Amino acid sequence: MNYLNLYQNQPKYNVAVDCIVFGYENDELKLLLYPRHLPPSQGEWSLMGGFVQEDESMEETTIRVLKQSVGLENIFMEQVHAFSKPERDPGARVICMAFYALIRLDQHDKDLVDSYGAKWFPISNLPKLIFDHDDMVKLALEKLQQTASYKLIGKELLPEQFTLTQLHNLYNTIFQRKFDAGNFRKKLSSLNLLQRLTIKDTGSSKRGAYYYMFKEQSEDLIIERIVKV
Amino acid sequence: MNYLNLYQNQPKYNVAVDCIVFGYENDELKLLLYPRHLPPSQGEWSLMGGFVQEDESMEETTIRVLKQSVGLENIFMEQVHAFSKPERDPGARVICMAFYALIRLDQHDKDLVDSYGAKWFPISNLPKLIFDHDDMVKLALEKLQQTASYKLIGKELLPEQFTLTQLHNLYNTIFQRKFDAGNFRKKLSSLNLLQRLTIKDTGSSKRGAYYYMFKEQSEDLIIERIVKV
DNA sequence: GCAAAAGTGTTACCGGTACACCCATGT
DNA sequence: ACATGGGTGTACCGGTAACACTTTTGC
Repeated sequence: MNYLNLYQNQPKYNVAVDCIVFGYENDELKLLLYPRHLPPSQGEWSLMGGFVQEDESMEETTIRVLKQSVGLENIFMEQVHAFSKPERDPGARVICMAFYALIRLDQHDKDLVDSYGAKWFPISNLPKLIFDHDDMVKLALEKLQQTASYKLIGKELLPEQFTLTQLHNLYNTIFQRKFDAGNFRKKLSSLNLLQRLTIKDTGSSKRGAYYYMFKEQSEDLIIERIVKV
Repeated sequence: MNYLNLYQNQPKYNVAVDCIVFGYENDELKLLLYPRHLPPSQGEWSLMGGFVQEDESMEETTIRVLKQSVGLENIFMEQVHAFSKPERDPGARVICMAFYALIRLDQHDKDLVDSYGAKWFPISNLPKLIFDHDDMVKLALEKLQQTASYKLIGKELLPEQFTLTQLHNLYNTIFQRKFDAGNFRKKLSSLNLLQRLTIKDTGSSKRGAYYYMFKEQSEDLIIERIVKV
């Protein structure tokens, strides 16, 4: 029996993903935004998105879109929330899944990003976005905080080698508050997820700060609590 | 300008929601399952679902489906995860959002549920489900635990008036472990979300246990932590 | 020597946990 | 009187927060 037309009396919709791409640079969390190249709202800032193709899951769509927009693969990403109000996109009915992604700014393909006219904005100073993209960003940031509170993120945003101060600043930025520096580094060392190197970064202090790297298993380890939310 | 056909070269899909309906009875968390009335996998157990209609968001679809299947409105529900693998439903490509919902077993329309041949199963003893519905249930339970850890749930699952022992049992059941009874009730009283009544339940003990009710504001209050996850 | 960032140490406090113990009452 | 679930009290332990203090080095 052929089931192909089983649900054919049911309505069908365009289904898309939108990517909330976070990067980190100069102690700032940044978001990658694109000038929309289609009406409606042509030219206004928006998230990069893409339609789900026949042979793709939404996750695969996101991987493809990220590859096409920042030139990277193997990106850390998570579903944020589905947006499905009938009138959310004035162009047509589009049901959209928001994904957030973490990338290393030093690795991405700058020329590719430029070719779209895309720009990195500090999350503290975002322009008005089209449609419901503001909501997507808000929820993505909350989800990122949620995740960062029980999973050590940083591997995805920091360079291969980094100082504890950089990681501390990253957490400060993500949560938009100041964690105590001493307590933060004690917590980190108790987690035993980082490997201290013998070389130091002397860029931001005279004394120099040891570089650290993530240990192998640190990848997807769930910790009870890194910081209080 | 008319944008209606703007994305017309993009593929379209059936979009559905599936409902993980939790109820609570006899110190057990239960899940409402339906015998599937369509091929493929006709007759096997499945979640209740429905296709998203032209004028509906996914949330509205879920509300409609719940109204039609258990006869209740104003149900607590949350998005769990989107499932979108191309081959997940052998009948046709269907992109599906899983929602979990909490209902009071004493309030739902039993005749309506019976008319579908649906049954309540304790979550500790579920039959094999169709497609990826097992995954949906698993993720829904994790999401429920997540939510229950920082938000007092119970209003949605327990009768209007309930004893602390009942609430304690509910949390034990949701997390499938034994919280210390004394500590649990101390935590609850410190949160100050419950109103003790003057009447007692003498059903399960000679001494009798005070009934409690949720205070007004307790609804969507976020607490730092009710129980450790 | 001094400024500035890196890194360590000290202490007080609060919340979670374990568990002992008392209470009320129907049988 | 005693068994049973309801309910309270207490003592310990570990994590967190606040903050003082030391180290290193370039200027």
